Amino acid sequence: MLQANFIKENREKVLERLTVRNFKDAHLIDEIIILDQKRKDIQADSDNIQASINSSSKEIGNLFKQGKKEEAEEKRTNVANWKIELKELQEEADLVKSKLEDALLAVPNVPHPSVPAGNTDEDNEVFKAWEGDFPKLPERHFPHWELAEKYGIFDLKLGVKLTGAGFPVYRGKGAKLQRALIAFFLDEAEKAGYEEFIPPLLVNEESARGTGQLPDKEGQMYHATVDDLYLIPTAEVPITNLYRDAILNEKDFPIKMTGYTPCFRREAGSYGAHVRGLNRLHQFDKVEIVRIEHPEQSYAALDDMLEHVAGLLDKLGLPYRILRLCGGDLGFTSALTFDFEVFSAAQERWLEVSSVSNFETFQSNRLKLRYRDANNKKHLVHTLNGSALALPRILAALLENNQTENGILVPEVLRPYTRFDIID
RNA sequence: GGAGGAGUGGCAGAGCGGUUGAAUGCACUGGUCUUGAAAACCAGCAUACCUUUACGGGUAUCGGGGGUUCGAAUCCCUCCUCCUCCGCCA
Repeated sequence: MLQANFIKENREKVLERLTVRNFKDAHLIDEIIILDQKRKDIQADSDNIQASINSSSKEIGNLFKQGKKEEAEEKRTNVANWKIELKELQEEADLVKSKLEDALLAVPNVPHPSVPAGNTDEDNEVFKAWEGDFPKLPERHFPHWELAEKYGIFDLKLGVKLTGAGFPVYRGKGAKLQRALIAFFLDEAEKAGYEEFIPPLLVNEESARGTGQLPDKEGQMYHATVDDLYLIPTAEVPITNLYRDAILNEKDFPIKMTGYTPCFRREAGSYGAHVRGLNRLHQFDKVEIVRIEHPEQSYAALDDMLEHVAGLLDKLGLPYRILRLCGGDLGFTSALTFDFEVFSAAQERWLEVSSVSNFETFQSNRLKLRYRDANNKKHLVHTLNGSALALPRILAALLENNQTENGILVPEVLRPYTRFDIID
């Protein structure tokens, strides 16, 4: 959520940058400015009335002590009238505030200057293309879902039996490979200075609001209505919320956190070839990295995160490319996002395995997450996060790219974790 | 799940209807003293919003929400959290 003040002071710039993501609602922007002014006016009025009530109350107390009953009674009627007035003002204030909140919630983050205009994923800019070789597959090769069946790596039909579509059951070496990837990613994050967390998988409404899942995107999350809790769609939610309502010192930066969690997404996806196998699931595993940064450092941090994710893919030997998302494809809360896609050789497709974003102050405003500068002034921090990495598509690409006549080869870096070299 | 008790500033801890945004101690910051440090002493030290060029002023906040009252940290209702005991349980 942007700050009303920021919008007011940067009206033209905000409008201009938002056109990059096809947001052109100048009316909404102006409404915010008007509502915010109205809010201030009402508060000034009601503060004045409250001040009168407060001082009268003190006088009434004194008058009673002095036995001046009549004067006291007179003031009491005054106070009663003010209270009626105050109540009306407060009702108006509540209305204005909720309208303002709604309007602010409808405004997406302002894209970074480097974000290209565009409507769909086809307009994304290839920030770093793959210049290496693509895997050479054997004559007879298979997409990962057929390999899964052949080698007993995961079973979607069993998942349907237990739960429903989109809930895979990993088994045998498939389960071990999954566990190996998680451990590998966490170890790499630790080496890069990220502190590991194991957060709750259910969060309350406040947390879901903090990172921007609520309101608006409730359809995306599984909701345990009896207890009013939400299954997390990503570790970003609990981990970023660790710092909700906090005031940091400049020396606390950078804050680097990581965590492995299962992720749950309701999004009733389409069916067909593009979502077959592990391409799109309701439950999947992911290691996430989250950073809380000084505003001046946040873009350097973003670069650092890109490097980290690229390093993981290099070590796994997967061909990948990096995209800079265009305005139309950019998430609502993000100022700048880079997607990583790996090439899955049997499907002959690029699969998104990571999304690394800088939210600038869009989340921290909601989270009330600030820092104190050298002059003791408080400012909002910048928050960032990225997948490092999402497991299913990594697994899909590994299976497809590493298949041989004799089985599927495990990448060198994972062998200490799996303790087997080949799935056959 | 049952029965009790408690939630006050960064921490500890007073206050239990009227200049109490809140005593006191610790911590923290600045100063005096000191060759330096410690100690001692003096001063400052919550958050949010509104207002002011500035100095400053106003309002709200004593777990959250609601109520009683001219006036609530203090009384009432409700929710949350924590502690103790009992039950259940990986």
